[in-house]
Amino acid sequence: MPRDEIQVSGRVTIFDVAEASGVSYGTVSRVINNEPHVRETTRKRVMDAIDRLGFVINRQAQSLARGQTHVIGVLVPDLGTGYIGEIIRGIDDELDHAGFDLMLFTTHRRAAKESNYVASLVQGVVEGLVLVLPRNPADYLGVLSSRNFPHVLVDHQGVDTTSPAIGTTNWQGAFLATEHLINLGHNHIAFITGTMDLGCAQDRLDGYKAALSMHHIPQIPELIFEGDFFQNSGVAAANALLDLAVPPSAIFASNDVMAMGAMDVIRHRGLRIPDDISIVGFDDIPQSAMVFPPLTTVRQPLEQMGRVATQVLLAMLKNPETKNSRQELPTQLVVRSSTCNYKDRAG
Amino acid sequence: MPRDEIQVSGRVTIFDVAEASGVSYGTVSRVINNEPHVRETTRKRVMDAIDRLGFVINRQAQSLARGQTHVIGVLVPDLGTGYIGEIIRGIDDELDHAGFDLMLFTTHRRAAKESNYVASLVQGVVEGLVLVLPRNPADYLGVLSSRNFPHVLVDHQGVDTTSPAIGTTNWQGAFLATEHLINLGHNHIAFITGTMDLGCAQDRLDGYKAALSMHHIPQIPELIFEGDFFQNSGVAAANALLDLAVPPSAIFASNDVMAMGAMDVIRHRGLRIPDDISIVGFDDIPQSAMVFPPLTTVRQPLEQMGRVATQVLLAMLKNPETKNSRQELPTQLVVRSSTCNYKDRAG
DNA sequence: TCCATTGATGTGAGCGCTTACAAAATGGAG
DNA sequence: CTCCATTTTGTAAGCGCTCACATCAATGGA
Repeated sequence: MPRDEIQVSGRVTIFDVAEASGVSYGTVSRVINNEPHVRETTRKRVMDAIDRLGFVINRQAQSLARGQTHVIGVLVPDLGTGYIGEIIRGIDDELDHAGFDLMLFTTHRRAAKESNYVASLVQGVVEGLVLVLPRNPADYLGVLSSRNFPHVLVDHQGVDTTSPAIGTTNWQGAFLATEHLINLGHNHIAFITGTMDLGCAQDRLDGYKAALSMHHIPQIPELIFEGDFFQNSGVAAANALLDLAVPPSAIFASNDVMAMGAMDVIRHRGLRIPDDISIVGFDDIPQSAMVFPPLTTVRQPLEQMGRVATQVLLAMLKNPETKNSRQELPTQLVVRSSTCNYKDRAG
Repeated sequence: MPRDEIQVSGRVTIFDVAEASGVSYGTVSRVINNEPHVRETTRKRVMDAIDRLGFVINRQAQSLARGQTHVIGVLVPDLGTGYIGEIIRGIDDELDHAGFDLMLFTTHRRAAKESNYVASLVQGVVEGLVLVLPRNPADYLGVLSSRNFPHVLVDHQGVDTTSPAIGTTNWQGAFLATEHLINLGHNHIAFITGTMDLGCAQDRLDGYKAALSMHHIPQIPELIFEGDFFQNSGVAAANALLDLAVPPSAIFASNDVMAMGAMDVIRHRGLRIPDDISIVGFDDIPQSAMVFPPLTTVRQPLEQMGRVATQVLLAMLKNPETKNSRQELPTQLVVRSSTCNYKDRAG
């Protein structure tokens, strides 16, 4: 009687298929897995039964028996800005090609959760872990490494040295952006840093400084404002910078979000971008092209990062001996309309 | 010798723990699951062994034995804009509280994949499905419903009538926004529609029309431009609208992204927002507050939608008899700086 | 002191699948 | 027709866990 219910929740097993097609369950398994030694007629008969019964394999059981889940965990802080969404797009796509599923874990910036997740995920359902923008990696990277659990970091070149990691050429990007400003004739260029405990923030600052000294422009401490990657710190920075006795003619922010914060302030003060002051960001998040004026920024190949990270992880899974790879993907200066020649400025 | 490898991949089983603590595997299972009938001293002994051995339960096996996975699938088209990120935030948080994991599936707007996923996911690892902004639900909603597979739609009030769904009061939001413009003295208000095969697009258009007729303002067909929710259609719309013999004094776009496209055009034509023309969007995506000028828009309670959808799904899981619930969450007009009084306009 | 309870623990079977390995069927060659 | 080498198919065991049931220990009342 509960014939109908058979459909309800994966109740159709290989045994049912076996019975329906008059073969043993072993043969059904062979058919499912496309193994060679099955007579063509038999294969067809089994296939028919599968269709007829609506059989779908139970991945749990398969995973248990095989000892592998084909699920990769992705640990991200948040999904708000689209920044991480882009990275996930790359991860997801690559995973899809490889026949893996993606389990998403968000920490919402609650550090405790990061460690929690990692600790309990490590064994069981997830075969590998992509850690995007990890905040407190020190807590668990040790565990991961010592247990030899496959994982890869994205966009974090911090203290840790042992884990494979995918980053971008932050230094170079910052250098290029600063040089762009210099080439436009600016020589009083402010810089808004990111959260300085992050390696990328440090690198960007260094790139800025390097470009300055390369062009024999003195570093002025007052022009460097410590931000935290959030919009509000861009606001605070711009306010402070604009209040300077000699305000900068250009501001380079360590990310787009802070740059947008700064743009707000500038406009509220009745100044024009880029006429009165040029602005450069970093990241090239989707909305950077949409703001007004479209933001000149340094593009990070977000999707690409996710893609490469996944490839590295998958390679490790396939061959545990794979050397830890730490890669830096190239950043790229995207010139839009928030920067202009110093001599053109209206003020 | 491979003592070390025991750590490598979840090799520590309840049997190891049982042996190490001198009890039976059944007792270990009891301890793990916090079941009552275990002597306190025994429980402690087992716990110690668990810690010592670094035992972590194998969810696959547990799922298989229990017949439930505690994994919910979330099917989304993309993660680009942050719009969906917000929804996921709500889903994720709610799932987290309930002890469920979240498996993410993206279709990247490839319709075929949607059906694929749904077909094979239905059985096996995922216990329920949250379908966010489904594009071609007709393909598989039938399967889902007939198999009685727990699922809920988010932000799609289309043709289908049988599945539980969470939406927002699109009509009302559009009505309010239009009325806002009318109250500001505008009576030549353009409207950019969304993809008209989506229920929400239809509702928004209806809300716009209703507000107009409520205030005895004639509907002018030329002022209604059919868009597709992408930025480019906002650009096209604005161009067409501005070329009209009598261009509108205000434009209401069916989503923020199109509104931004329109803003671009307006500025490129040397017009000012809102002085020359007012703009209203819909959604209140994160970047809407960041553009210049900050966009007046209709807020959809994105995170809340995810949250409610998840609650509904979880309720269905707990009690399969749960009545299909279709809810509409309230939208809210967010007045920022892209709209102003008609009489104040400069032009 | 003895038995009935109740609480604590051990055991067997089974979740749905894979994966050896064994058994049976097939098909040339001799 | 045999016989042996190949396919092809069947079967047992096991992946790591849960759950129902059986068993055993401890307790308290008569």
